[in-house]
Amino acid sequence: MRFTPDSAFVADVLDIVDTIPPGRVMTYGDVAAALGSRAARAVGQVMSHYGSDVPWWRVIRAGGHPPIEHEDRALPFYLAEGTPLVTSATAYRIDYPAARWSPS
DNA sequence: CAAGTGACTTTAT
DNA sequence: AATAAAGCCACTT
Repeated sequence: MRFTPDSAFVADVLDIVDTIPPGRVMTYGDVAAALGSRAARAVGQVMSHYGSDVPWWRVIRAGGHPPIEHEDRALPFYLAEGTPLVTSATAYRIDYPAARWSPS
């Protein structure tokens, strides 16, 4: 049960994610909103299957956390791109208010 | 058309 | 801060 790569939804999501510049991020909900939809979960599924071809680490959750189970792999990218982060003793989160970006 | 599946979001414990 | 529950959307069976 996987998303069809021919779906317009998939193409749009990948296109938007690919548009996010380094050092900036968007939440799943924002990406969905950019598509005129609220399918945050659907966006997550697209990333899960086709995220390999786009900067998936620039798409995070509402609380400023990277995709579940992938936060450790995403951290190096943030450090390298200078993405606003709020580090903690045991974890970290994105400084969403400062890093948030929307297509113009 | 109905049911199941998520890299989600929000609100309430 | 961590969990739980309910709501939502696109897609597959």
